[in-house]
Amino acid sequence: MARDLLGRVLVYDDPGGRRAARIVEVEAYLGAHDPASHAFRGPTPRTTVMFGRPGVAYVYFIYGNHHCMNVVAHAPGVAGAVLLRGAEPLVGLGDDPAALAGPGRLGRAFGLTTAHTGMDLVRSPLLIRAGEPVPSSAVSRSARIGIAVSRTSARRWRFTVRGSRGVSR
DNA sequence: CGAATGATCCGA
DNA sequence: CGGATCATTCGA
Repeated sequence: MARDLLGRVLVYDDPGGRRAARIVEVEAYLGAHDPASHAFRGPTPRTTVMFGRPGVAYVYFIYGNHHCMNVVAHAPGVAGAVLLRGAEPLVGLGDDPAALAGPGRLGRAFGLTTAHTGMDLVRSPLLIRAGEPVPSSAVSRSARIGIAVSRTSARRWRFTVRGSRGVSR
């Protein structure tokens, strides 16, 4: 579940050193029943990864500028992924949470590209670790941002850590 | 093959 | 509020 990624730690070890950040904002995207999802119209070369094994990265390039990272996560037989939208810097990322507030900024800060798509987030230089769990009282739930469709009140699939400066605006 | 568009960000 | 900027996708 998307909400459970809050508080977990995204770590990336590469030749430049280690970078790590605490995840504070996520959004869930499904497949065939979610018009806002890249997987809505079935698998394509870009999105087949969303139909595959959970726990791997799906990084997409958008608006000619931005790389955004998802964690593939879904029940058997259906597509799904969780978009990482905001984080707080922990290691190697400076000390300004605004630099990680927003999926494009997060991707930029970690140096992510589409080449990271398919990486196993349990065993690879790019991974997600357990972190301090975020209590329900600190989690805020709302409608997803930046999408033109599927903005129904039944789909409030954006989860944020209340009060964190790593949350996008 | 051409055209439209997007899970965004920045600057004015 | 509009422009940047291009990979991906869809229609012809």
